[in-house]
Amino acid sequence: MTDSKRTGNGKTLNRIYTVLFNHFGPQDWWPGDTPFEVTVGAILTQNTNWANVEKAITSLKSRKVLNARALHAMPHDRLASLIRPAGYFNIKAARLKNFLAFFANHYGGSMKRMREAEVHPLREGLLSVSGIGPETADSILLYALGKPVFVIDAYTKRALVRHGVVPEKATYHELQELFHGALPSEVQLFNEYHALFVMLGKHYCRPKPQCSGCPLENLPARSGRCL
DNA sequence: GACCAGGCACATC
DNA sequence: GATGTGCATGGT
Repeated sequence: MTDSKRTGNGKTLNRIYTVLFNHFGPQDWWPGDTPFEVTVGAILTQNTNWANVEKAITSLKSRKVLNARALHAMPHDRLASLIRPAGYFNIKAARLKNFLAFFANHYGGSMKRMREAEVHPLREGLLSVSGIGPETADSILLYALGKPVFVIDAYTKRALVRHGVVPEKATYHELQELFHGALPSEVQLFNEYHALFVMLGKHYCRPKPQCSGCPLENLPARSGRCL
């Protein structure tokens, strides 16, 4: 896939980025005051609207427990009740606990230490935590730790499938390799690009598409119109 | 009331 | 390996 800068994929992905950036402008993701807050948000936002996640984050902040030590010591039921607005509160409380145990055991509860780790073993470590899958792990790596890892989500895949860039059966890994091979490995670019796909998915490339006015509507044939 | 939202684990075939 | 299901609140 390293040749893709010279093939249609590289051009197409660069073109899409330019069009989306010109349409939506800089996104300045991820909302969050600290890397730890971003990490908690990454787990809480699984299959959940961000507005509901913010309520849960605010709930934790207002009680001054948005830190690894306090959350690690907190009983499950208490944590679940505080993150209730984010939905799936029992399962997410367990997932946060799983991450906090991993975080304490491997990095002494220090985001600085985690950030200093090598990307690949760190990613494998995160994926070994029950409740952290590829998207959540990569969101933590990119947005909390500043690692050049492209985040694939449902919006990204849906848009690329609809515009004929990848087949429906493309896997997470295949999509990620596509971006890694086609784009320079820059944190800021990966950050903006993923956020722009989310904007596209929210406004146009929805489950029931609203193609009129879509910024990708008039791309060349390679990406084409929404299928 | 139906649909959707910045997924993942687990069971079953 | 592919597919189905549970998890759950809150906005549109």
